[in-house]
Amino acid sequence: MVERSVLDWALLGLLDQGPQSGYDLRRTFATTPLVRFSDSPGAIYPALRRLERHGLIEAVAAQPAGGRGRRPLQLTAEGRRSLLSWLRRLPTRAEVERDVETLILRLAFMSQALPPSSLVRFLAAFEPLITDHRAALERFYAEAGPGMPLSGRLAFESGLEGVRAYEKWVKRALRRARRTPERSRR
Amino acid sequence: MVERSVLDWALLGLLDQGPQSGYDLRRTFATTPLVRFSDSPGAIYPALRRLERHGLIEAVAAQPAGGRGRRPLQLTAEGRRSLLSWLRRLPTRAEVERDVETLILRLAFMSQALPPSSLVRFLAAFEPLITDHRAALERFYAEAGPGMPLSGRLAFESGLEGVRAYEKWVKRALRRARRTPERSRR
DNA sequence: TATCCCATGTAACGAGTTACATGATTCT
DNA sequence: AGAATCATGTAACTCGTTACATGGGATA
Repeated sequence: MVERSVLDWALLGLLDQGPQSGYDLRRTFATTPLVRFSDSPGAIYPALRRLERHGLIEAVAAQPAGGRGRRPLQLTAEGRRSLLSWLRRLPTRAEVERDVETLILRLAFMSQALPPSSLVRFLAAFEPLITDHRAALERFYAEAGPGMPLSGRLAFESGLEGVRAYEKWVKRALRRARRTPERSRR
Repeated sequence: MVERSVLDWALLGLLDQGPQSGYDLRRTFATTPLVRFSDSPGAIYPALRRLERHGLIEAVAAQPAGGRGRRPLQLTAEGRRSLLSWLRRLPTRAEVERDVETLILRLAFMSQALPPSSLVRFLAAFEPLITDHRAALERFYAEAGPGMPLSGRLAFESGLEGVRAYEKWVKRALRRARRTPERSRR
């Protein structure tokens, strides 16, 4: 199981929605809020080159003229296999503690590629981990908090509130995913 | 106003609490939850070297023997000036949209170096920005949400819930900071 | 003295940033 | 034809990662 950068997975996930050019992907990054990827060409084009070199994506068709211009890309069979195996990974403790954003990215692309049961499985694995994490933070804060300066306490509380928000969201999302019938969903 | 990496500011902020060795700083990163900095020597020692070369920190005293061993570091006058000017920066729209974590880091070190009024000023500037941001996300979601697949909606909602949690926290923190008397605080 | 942990350092590598370059297409 | 925009590409630089190296002090 090859490790790839988060940007790589984001590009693969977007290309799984259909063939797109590098420019299309840049536009998506530039216009979608809550997406933290840079839309700079110096990030995206080299990443696409890498994925192409590794055989995960390919140009959709040979351009007739030799010039530049739009160059739509699509997943190869191996690229899709790789994406799917990434999407199927269940949340780990380490990810919940240090990298929730990547976890959410994985979730974002899930419905378009995997059956609803995968979403449920993912969230069901997520839930106890985030609950434990929140509880651990609260224990830490109960002990260390009183000794911290006001702004330090506020800073810690902001992080704690963020984790609590995630926890509530996971529980709600799990209920919703379970309720949603296996068919009818897009 | 020189731009530094977030790690640099974190190190300066920690050293502002008193002289510490690189190893002490590594321990802090390794044992404090919610702190995303790596405790790897390959990150910290080069960063400390950089700060020392730039004249922001210095070894606390010349070691007698020529060997290795602990090497406590402290802020120089210029280092402290630099830290203070960073801490005094007010939140910007761009930071609120893409880099709240750095904003929170700045806040975390504030009480130890600046008067309580600075904390209030910081939070008072933060509040309208995060409120606007949350509202913009809601507008975007009202338009784009219905066309998204279930997991995509869930992912967006998790981000939105996170921003809402920050917004509530900022409002509460601002009330608390205003209520706290100018004296008595640590 | 052998072994472990404390403590600092470095080298190779990967990946993102900024800034610039270049060609194609569309609009006026 | 000129300007703006679409679209891709590259080079220099910075920084963090992993993995390894080194040396001192404490303990068995």
